[in-house]
Amino acid sequence: MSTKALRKEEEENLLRRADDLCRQNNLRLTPIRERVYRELVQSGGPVGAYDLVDRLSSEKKRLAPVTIYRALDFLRDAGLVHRLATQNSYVISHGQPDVNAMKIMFVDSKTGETIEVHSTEVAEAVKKAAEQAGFKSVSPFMEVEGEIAH
Amino acid sequence: MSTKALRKEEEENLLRRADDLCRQNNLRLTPIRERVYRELVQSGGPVGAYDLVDRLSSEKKRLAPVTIYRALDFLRDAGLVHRLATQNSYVISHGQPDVNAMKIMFVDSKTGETIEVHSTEVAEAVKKAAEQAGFKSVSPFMEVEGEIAH
DNA sequence: ATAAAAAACGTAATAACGTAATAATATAGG
DNA sequence: CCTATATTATTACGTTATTACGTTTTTTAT
Repeated sequence: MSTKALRKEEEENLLRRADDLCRQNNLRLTPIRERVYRELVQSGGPVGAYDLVDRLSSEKKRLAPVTIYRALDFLRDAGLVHRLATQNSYVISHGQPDVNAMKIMFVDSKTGETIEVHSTEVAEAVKKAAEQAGFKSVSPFMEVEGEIAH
Repeated sequence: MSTKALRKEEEENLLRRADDLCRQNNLRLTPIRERVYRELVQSGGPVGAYDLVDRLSSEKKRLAPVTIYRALDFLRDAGLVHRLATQNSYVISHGQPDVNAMKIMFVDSKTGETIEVHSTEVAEAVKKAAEQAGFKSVSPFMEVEGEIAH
């Protein structure tokens, strides 16, 4: 089987999972939201909001930024997409929902390429540090810049 | 001694340390750069770039955004200031230069208040996760959102 | 000392990112 | 069907950050 076909399959898997997740939580994966999600899946990496505007706009119909931002907000709330603040961009979250793990997005400082890793060890260490800082709850997402070993 | 005096003293400490650091590394802490740094120290928390523009502008002379951004870039490169990507703002780095520690900026999701904690434990756990991800080097700064326990 | 090179700064314009306000449309529940 | 609510469209506006280019200041080397 070709890698292209494999990727296509993986794509469909993600879409199906997203669909299931929304169904189970009574969330509505409307056409626009699904198109945004699909575009992120297909891109295979972080994409900026205005990039999404361009990619999802046709000649006839240009989407407004706010439309994309709303879709992104929805997808983020659903836990399907993660915002990379350092890059002003958005990526698919490859998360099997392990509540105890920290979802770390490693971002290559040069290329912007990302790799997601889940770690309960980091989660625990961060939690401990948070207590020191007087923080009670802590986001399960974090972003770390670095350099890919090529 | 009043808390105000204490703060003033702390302020001068930071300024002196910044001065020393620059001297030792052949970096030039020019007037503008020092004013930006001092303003951040005095504010006691994160400040936006355009806020800095306002605060450092007089009626006679309005500074251009780019002037502030340049000063911030310098201060960031020197390790004196950290950018909070999630907040589009900038804060003093309270770092005794412990190379082995991760400098974690906890950011209160509601108020934007920040607390900096250094942790070698987190550094190690993140390093391990980074290896899994195929990352060779990793930024010693990270930003974690959460909620302050009030 | 002085010329050449490099770093810092000023000014203006503009790009990139994000939100507010308002109206129209679709969807779910009674 | 009808009403309440969620979603989408459109326009305008606000904030954040960068680019381009010329001038001044500082450093380096002769």
